[in-house]
Amino acid sequence: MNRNFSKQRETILKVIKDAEKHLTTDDIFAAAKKQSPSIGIATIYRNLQLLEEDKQIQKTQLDNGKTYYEPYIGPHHHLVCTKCGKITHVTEPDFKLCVTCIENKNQVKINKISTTIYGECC
Amino acid sequence: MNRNFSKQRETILKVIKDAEKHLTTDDIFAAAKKQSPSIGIATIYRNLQLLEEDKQIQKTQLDNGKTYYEPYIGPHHHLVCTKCGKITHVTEPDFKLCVTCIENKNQVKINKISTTIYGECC
DNA sequence: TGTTAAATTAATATTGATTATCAGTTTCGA
DNA sequence: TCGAAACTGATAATCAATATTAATTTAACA
Repeated sequence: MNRNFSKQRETILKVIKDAEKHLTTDDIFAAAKKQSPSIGIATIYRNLQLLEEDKQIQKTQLDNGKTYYEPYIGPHHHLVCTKCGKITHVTEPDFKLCVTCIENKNQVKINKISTTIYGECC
Repeated sequence: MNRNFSKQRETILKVIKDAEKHLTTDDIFAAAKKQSPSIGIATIYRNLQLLEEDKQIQKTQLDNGKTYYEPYIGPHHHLVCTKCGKITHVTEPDFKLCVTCIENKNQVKINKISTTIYGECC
């Protein structure tokens, strides 16, 4: 599908790029409303999908069921504080797994690895 | 809360223990209905919680939002086929991360690590 | 064994997040 | 500028999970 330029989509993208933390759908809805007061929730969901397809933003669904969005930065993993809820990133080399070991042993072609680490940071 | 013996709870536990794969809530509801045709969905959810508290079963919420149950075996990780949906387990040493590295660098006390690996097995 | 309070049940209403539908509006290339 | 495709906001529909409630079952104990 070809994209048209839409003010609402730009607003949503800006909200996510300007945020210094992971945002929920509600966070995005609230922030977008300040720019476009008449924006509807359906427009939020629709554009989050489109922006994700275009690799402009990235969706993270933690295993507690909550969904967060952040600007696209490629594959990485999350560390979530179970007390204050703060979400930070975990990168190599702290996190390491033998992809080829798993591929060989299980006869699979791995295409995505998703890890969430829970702990207390405060 | 003290537990009473309940036929329904035993049925649900048996369903999960007898299954040779990860079950969704609907799978469990359907299977339990064969034993106790009058069982309600609320009873399923309530007992899944209780059985999980008692460490008799284990809940896995994949990052696509789907929830699965299996008999309790302690911490482990999952490999999901994106084609056939088959779920298998991934164990050390194929999967390894430096818990203390992450703890020191981020000043956290880690209490849970959840990883889902996606690939094609067929 | 009979009584009784606590635990459990099935049915149903409610919630919360997300998706589908739809009629009207906007965008943009020919 | 015209028209098809993309997009919008409102709202209905869906889906998983939780809360409520009145009736039933369990098990401790008199």
